Amino acid sequence: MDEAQKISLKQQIVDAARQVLLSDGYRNFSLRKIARAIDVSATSIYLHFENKDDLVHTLMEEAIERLNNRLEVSTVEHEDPIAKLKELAYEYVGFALDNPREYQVIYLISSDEMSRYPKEKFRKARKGYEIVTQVLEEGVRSGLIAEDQPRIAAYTFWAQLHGVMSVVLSQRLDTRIDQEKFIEESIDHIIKGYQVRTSLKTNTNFDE
Amino acid sequence: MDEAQKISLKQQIVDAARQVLLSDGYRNFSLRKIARAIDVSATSIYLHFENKDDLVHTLMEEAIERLNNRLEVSTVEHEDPIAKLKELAYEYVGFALDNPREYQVIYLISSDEMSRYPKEKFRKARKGYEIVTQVLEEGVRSGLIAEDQPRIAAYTFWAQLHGVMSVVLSQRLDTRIDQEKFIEESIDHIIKGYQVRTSLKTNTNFDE
Amino acid sequence: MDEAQKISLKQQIVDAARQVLLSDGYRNFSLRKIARAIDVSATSIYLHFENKDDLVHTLMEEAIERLNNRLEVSTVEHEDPIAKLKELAYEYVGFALDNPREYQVIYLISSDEMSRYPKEKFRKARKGYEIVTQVLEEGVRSGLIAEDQPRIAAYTFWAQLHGVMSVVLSQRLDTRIDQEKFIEESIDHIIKGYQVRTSLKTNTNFDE
Amino acid sequence: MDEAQKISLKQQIVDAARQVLLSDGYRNFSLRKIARAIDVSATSIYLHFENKDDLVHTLMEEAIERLNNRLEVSTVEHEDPIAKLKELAYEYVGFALDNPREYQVIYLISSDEMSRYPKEKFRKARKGYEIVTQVLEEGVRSGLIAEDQPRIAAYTFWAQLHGVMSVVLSQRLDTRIDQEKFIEESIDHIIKGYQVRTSLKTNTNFDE
DNA sequence: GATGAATGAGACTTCATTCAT
DNA sequence: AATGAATGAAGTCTCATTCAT
Repeated sequence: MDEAQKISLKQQIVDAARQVLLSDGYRNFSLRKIARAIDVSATSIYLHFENKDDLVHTLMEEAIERLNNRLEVSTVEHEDPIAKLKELAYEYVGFALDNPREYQVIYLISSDEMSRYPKEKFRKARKGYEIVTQVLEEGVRSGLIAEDQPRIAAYTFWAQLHGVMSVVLSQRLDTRIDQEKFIEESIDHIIKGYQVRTSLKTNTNFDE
Repeated sequence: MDEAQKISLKQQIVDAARQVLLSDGYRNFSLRKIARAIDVSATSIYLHFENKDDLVHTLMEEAIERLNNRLEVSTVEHEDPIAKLKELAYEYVGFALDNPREYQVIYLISSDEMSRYPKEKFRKARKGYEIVTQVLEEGVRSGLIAEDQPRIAAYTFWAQLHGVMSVVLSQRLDTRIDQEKFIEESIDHIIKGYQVRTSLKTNTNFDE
Repeated sequence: MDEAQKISLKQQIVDAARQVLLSDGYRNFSLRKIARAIDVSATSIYLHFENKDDLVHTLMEEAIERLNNRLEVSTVEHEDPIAKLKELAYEYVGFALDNPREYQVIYLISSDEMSRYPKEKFRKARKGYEIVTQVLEEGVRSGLIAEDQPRIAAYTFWAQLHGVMSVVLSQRLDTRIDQEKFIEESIDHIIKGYQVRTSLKTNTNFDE
Repeated sequence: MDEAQKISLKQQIVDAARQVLLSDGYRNFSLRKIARAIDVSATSIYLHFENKDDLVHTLMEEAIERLNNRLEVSTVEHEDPIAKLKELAYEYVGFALDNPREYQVIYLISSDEMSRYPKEKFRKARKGYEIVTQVLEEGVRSGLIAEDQPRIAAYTFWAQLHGVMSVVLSQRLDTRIDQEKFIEESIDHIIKGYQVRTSLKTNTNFDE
């Protein structure tokens, strides 16, 4: 084999797969197409991946890692936990907007279209939640964030962000609503949901 | 023709399609399988639906309508807008938990696996947002909800809820976290994000 | 119905069918396409024709008649039976070259691709053979043509011409051979096959 | 794998295809039927043939080769070129009568029902013409055949024979005409068209 | 006369996967 | 490691024909 071909076939497959996924979408993502792209028989893919799902899982893992890395870097810039939280949200959103297809790969398993994502791979995925958890804990310590269970809160935070980007990327947004505005408003609401407030106004005239 | 066969083939197809989708998942959803289920030639499906996507879109439409109907009914029970909002959230969540597959149909287009959901069908889908919008507007009028753009807020509210249920249904939740608890916490945070508060505590020592 | 629509549907169908056949070929000749062309349901064609073959038979009949008409006119121009025969041949060839698709319709039944062409329709087709027969009989009377069974000879004459045009139209001719030259040579040979000759040279040295 | 299954699938397909074609006719010739016949998925056919036409072309090629082989053998029996030519004609006719369906396969492309027979396959087909050409050249050398362009003449000879058999096999012959008689007469005429004659009688009283 | 709905067959394409080599 | 052959399923399209209205 040539020097230039030192890149392992496995890596070549993953690269080609990412390429196909990003350019053609999951719908047109086929093993044969990937094989064609790197001039290898489709069968060869099975030497490195159990099946199609396994390969997709690898791409998911990659995407998750990339997102997590971006989030990790973001938190160092600020000291105010609220600012940090906001920054996290904007990084998350930024990643999704910059790499919509890759972002969507992360949530490919939302539906039942794939065999279950292997539990052990979720561990890596958890890093993102941990980053959020830490920021939330900082906020709690500073008395700025009202949260007795930061780990759960990290998940709710994450989930809400995903919901927002999911609506944006699936283009379900009402055409009369500006996308940027929507994202800003959403993040504002999400953050406010975690902030400590002196009092919440409630109308005592109403039931419940 | 039998009395029993009075149900139009189109309806039979939709019913069978829903059945297949709910029991086998989108992944194993095939026109041929549907045809087999109602003992009809696969060709016949094309007399009523342009293609697979068209049929799936119909199912989506149905699911959206069912969800919207459930939300509509829910709002009458309370007078307090905050309570109404909470009720809406719990109805949404309830629908998703009661009919996970059907709920997921609604968001099938999140990924790029389908041809775009036709714009005109979105109009029907909008009813849900309108219901939320109205409740938010009530809240604004009562001074309980701080929102200058209720329509946008309705979308953010909806998106946040979707994010929460998406995480739940895709079973991505950390095994150490109780699902019910997670949902409750999430809804609490979401609602709080819209409530008027007298003052938000901020640490003036920090930058930003 | 409008005045303009007085043309019977049957005629409209035949016209459209001919149109489709000439422009798209037999291969792409479908009842649906014909129906579409005249904005009628495909089913309606069955009100006027038993089935697809029946319609095609009608087109065949038409084409045969057109060819026969052309042959009929041609014979009046000459008095010499040999010249007449030659003229017939060139008219036949001319028709095939001018209307290749229509000509080929006549021979659609060569293979077993169609239900048998109804016997009674062959009677009309026979006119062409009769024209040839007459010319041959004239030739016999003039002592120019050696033929004791002109009717059979008419069929052999016709068959040979068909063979020639079949090779030309199916583009099976060697590219090194000029089409026009080929046709001329062929006709020459065919005609000579019928002419009276004083003596045929034979090599008495050979067997048989 | 069984000994019996050593025959390549490709060959099995061709065999089954020939079988179906010969027994059911081109009209009822379907890839699915062939697949069924050899208990193979229809898809598998596409691994060996581009499409239906490609398979049919292969059958054509085969049939042409068989015909050519039969013609090749025939010529050795005689020394007289005229006798050789006659023998060629009778072999041609014999092949068509013995294997009518297979013969017709050769001329399947006469009509426009198929994609064009690929040019490169015609080269093989040319052998038949070459055989005829050689016999004609022999005849010219012996002074028995009057032909300055034997290659063209070979094509005209071939075409005439095809015309004759085409009429016979499509059963277009007048019921009052005996088929055998018709073939004999035809061959006689065709051969005579190539023979040298001392003088052709012409009536000088006529025009042209 | 005319039509819409339905059927069953078929061509063609693409695919994930398996198996023997 | 790698591959070619094969499979079975499926989507999509087109078609001739039938049937009830």
